[in-house]
Amino acid sequence: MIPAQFNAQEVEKKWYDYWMKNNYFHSKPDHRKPYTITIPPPNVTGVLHMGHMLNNTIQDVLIRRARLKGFNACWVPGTDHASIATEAKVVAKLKSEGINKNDLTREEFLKHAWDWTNKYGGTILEQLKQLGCSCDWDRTKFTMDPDMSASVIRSFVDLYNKGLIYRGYRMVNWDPEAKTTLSDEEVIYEERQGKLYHLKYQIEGTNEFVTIATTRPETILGDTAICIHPEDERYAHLKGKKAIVPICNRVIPIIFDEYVDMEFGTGCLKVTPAHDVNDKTLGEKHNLEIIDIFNEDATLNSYGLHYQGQDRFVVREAIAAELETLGALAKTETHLNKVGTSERTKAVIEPRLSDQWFLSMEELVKPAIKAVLETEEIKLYPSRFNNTYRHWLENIRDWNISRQLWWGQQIPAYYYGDGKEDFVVAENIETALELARAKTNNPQLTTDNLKQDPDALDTWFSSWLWPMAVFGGILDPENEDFKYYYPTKDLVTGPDILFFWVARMIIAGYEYAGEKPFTNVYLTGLVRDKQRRKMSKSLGNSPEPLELIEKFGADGVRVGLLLSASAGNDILFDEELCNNGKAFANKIWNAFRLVKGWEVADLPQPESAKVAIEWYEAKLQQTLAEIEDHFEKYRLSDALMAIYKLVWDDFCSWFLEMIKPGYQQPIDRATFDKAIEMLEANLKLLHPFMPFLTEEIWQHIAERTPEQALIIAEYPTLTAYNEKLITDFELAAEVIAGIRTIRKDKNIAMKDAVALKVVNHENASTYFDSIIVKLGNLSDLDYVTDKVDGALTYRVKSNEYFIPVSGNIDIAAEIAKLTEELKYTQGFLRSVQGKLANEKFVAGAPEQVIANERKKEADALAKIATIEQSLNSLK
RNA sequence: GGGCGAUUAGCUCAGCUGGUUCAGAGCAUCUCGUUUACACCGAGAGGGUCGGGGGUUCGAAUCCCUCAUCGCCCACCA
Repeated sequence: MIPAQFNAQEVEKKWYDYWMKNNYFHSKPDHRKPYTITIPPPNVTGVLHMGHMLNNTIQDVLIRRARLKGFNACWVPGTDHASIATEAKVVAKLKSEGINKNDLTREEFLKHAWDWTNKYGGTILEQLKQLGCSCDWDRTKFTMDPDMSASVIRSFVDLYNKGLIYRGYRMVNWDPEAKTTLSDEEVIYEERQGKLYHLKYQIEGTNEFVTIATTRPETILGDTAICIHPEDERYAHLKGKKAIVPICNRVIPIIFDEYVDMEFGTGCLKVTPAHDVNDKTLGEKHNLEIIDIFNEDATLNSYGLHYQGQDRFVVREAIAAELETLGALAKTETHLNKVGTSERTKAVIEPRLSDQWFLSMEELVKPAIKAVLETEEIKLYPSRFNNTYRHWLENIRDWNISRQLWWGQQIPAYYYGDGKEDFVVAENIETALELARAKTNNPQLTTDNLKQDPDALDTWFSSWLWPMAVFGGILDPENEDFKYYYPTKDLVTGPDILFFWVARMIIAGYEYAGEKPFTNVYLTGLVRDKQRRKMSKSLGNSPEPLELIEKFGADGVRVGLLLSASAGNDILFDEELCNNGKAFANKIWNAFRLVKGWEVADLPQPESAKVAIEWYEAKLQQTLAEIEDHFEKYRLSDALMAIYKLVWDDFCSWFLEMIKPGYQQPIDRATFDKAIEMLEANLKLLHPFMPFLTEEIWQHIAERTPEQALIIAEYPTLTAYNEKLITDFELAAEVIAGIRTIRKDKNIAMKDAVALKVVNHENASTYFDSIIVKLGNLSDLDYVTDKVDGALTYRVKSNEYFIPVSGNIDIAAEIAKLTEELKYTQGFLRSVQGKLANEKFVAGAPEQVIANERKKEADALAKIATIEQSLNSLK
C-alpha cells in the first residue's frame, strides 16, 4: 500500500546510498562531452549554513541536469584550509587550554592544526550529502593535500622566475590581532564616529605654535615632520622653521607640499611615515625619518616612552588627556571617518611598513579583463557585475601574498646570508641549495645554512588555482583528466568573493592553462531573513539547515530555496517556501498514486483522452522550450516555476482530470500507458530540483535495473509542437470555467449534469468539445443559431453560451450583469476605435498592430451584438 | 567623493530591442466545497493611477531628464 503522504525522511538515505553504490556521481574521461563544476571549497572546519545550501543546490541542479542531458557530469567537491580563519580557531582553542601559540614550535603548532582539521574537517561535506549533492566524492580535494600544496609551490616558483613575484619593503595592512598582514581585499572599511584632535606644536625657538588636526594623537610619537601647502599664506613665515613634537619633544622639520588640503582642519598636517600610506609617500619625497612606534600587537614600543606596552586605543585617550594638561590640545571635535578592519578578526587594521612578498598584477590582469569584457568567453550572471569586475581589475594593485601565519603553504624562499637579497626561491631545499651555491660560489653552504622564509601564503594564493589544481593541471598540464575536464563549465558562488577568488581564478587560468577556468559564473544573492537582515549566528535568525531538511525533506528545502532565488538577488528566506516545496512534493506523490491506482483494461480509448494526450504533449513541449530558455539564462527559479505550473496545473488539474476514468471504472491501456509516459517525462524535468522524490516515484512505477535509474535517464528532447492545440485548449478551459461559475452561482452540484448551448461558434474549435463535456459534466453540448430562452448565459470571446436551468431566473440580476458587461465592452470599443480614427496611429504603427486593433474592434462589435440580443430577450 | 543597481498587487519578484504575453506569476487573503489521488486539496474571487514630477512619441512600466527613498561596490583626505 502506498502511503497518502510522501515521506521524505524514509527515502532520502535509501536513494543516496543507491546512487553512491552504483557510482553515478563518479566521472572519468570518456567519449561524451564533459560538464564540469568545481565546488567553491568551504572552510574545512566550517559547518553548513543557508548560503551553502543555496549555492550547492544550484550546483546540484546544474550538474544533475547535465547528467540527464547526456554530458559526462563531474562535480568536484573539496574544502579550503582557510589559513587565517583556521589558524585563528586553533589559536583560540589552544588558548582555552592554556597554551600560547608563541610557546610552540612551528611543527608543534601544525600538529595541533592538523588534529583540529582531522577532527572537524569534512563534516560540511557530509552535510552536503544530506542535501542530495551529487558530487564526485572520489575526487574530493583539500587545498593542503600534498599535490595541491605542491601545485601552489610550483606556481610560486614559476611566477618568481618570471619576475612577477618580488619581495618588497612596503606599507601593508597589519592585523594586530592575527599578527599578520592582509591583502587590500581583506580590509573592510567601516564608518565610525571618531574624534578630531587639534594639537599645538611649538615652533622651535619661538613662542609661536602651529596647530594640526589628527584622528590619531597617539601617533605623534612617530611624527617626523609637519607639512603645509606651499601656497598657504597663513603659514608662509614658517619656511625653514622646525616644530617640537609635544611629549617626546622631538624637533621635526616643517615641510611644504601640495599634497596638503588647505581646507581641511587647520591646513597643517602632521607626518608619520611609519603609520600612514600618504605620510610614507611624503616621507620618501622629503627624505624624512621613519619612526615605527608599534609592536606587532599594536601596543606601543619604546618610542611610546611612558606609554610603552599599552594598547593604541588606551594610549589615544591617555595621550589626549596628557596633551590637554600640557596645554597642547587646542580643541576636540567629533569626526566621522572610515576605519579599516580585518575581514576575519574584525581588528582595526594598522598600516605598517614591512618586508613582504608581492605579486605584480599589472600584466597578469590583462587576459582576465579581455575574457569577460571583450571576448565574453566568460559570462557573469547577472551581467551587471561586469562593471564591478572591470573596475577592480583596472585599478588593481600588487597583491601581498605573504602572511605571518603557519597554517598554509610555507613560502619556498630560502635565505643563506644576512642581506635582504640573500635568498633563493625553489620548490625544495635541495634545489635551493644548488641555486644558493651557484649564486654565492660558496661550497660551504649546506641545507642547514638555509633558512626557509617562515611566512605562509595567502589562502587565496592556493584557491586561485582550484579549478586547475584539482585536475592536476599545475603539476602535469598534459594529464588526461585536466585535458578532458578543463575548462570547467559553471562556477556558482557569492559576489562577496568576486575579487578574492573569481577574478583571481580567471587570472590564474589564463596564466597557467592559457585558457579560462570556467565559462559561466552564476553569482547568487545573500540569504537573508524575512526582514531583510543578514543571517547570522548572533541574531539567531539563521535556521539550522539539517533541521530544515528534517522538517521539509531535502527536496522541499531545495524547492523552497530556489523558488525565491533569481540570480544576483538576495534571497529573503522564509520557511513557508520550504513548506510550499514540501506540499509540491506531496502533490506529485499523489498524482503518481492516482495513476498507479488505476485498474487497466482492454477498452477503446475515449475521444476525450485522445484529445487530452495530444494537448498535454504539446503543452509539455512548450514548457520544455521555456525551461531550456530559462536555463540558458541561468534563471533557475523561473525554470522551476515553469515546471511547477506544468505539473500542478496542467498535469494534475487538467490532464489527469481529463483522462480520469469514472468512479471505480478501469482505464483503457493506451491512455494509461500515455499517462505513465507523461508522468515519467515530468519526473525527468523535475529530477534536478527534486532528486529524491523523483527517483522514488520512478522506481515505484516499474522495476528498474541500475542502468535504468532516473538519475541517468534520458532528458526529454525538444521537438516541434502544435501551438494551436494550446490556444484552443485555453479557450475550452475558459468555457469550462464559465460552466463552473454558473454552477457555483446557482448552487448546481457537480454531480448534476447540465446542458450547454453555444451561439456564434466562429471563434471556437470543436476539437476540445469532448473535454468540455467531461469536465463540465454536460448532459449535452449543442450548437445553435439563436439564443435560448430561460437560460443563464456567459460569453467567451464573441461566443455566447447558454445553460438552460429549471426554476426561475433572477431576471433583474441577469440584466444588471449584462448591462455591466455591455458598458465595459462599449468602453473598450471606443478606445479601439479612437486609436483607429487617429491618422497618425494608422500612419505610424506597424501593420501587425493595426490589424490587431481591427480584429479587436470586430470582436467587440460582435460581442456587443450578442449582449444586446440577450438583454432584449430578457426585457 | 565616485560607480552600479533597485523602486510594479499585502509579500517576493517577471515584464528582452516602446504597440498581442501589457499590467503578469507564485505565495498570502477572501468565498464556497468532507467530488471516489492529494485539505500539504479542489473550484472561484478580490487586489496595482508600474516611487514623484516633467519630457519624447500616434502610443511609455518600458526611452530621456529630474527629484526622492533604499541597497551594494569602490576610494589613502589628516
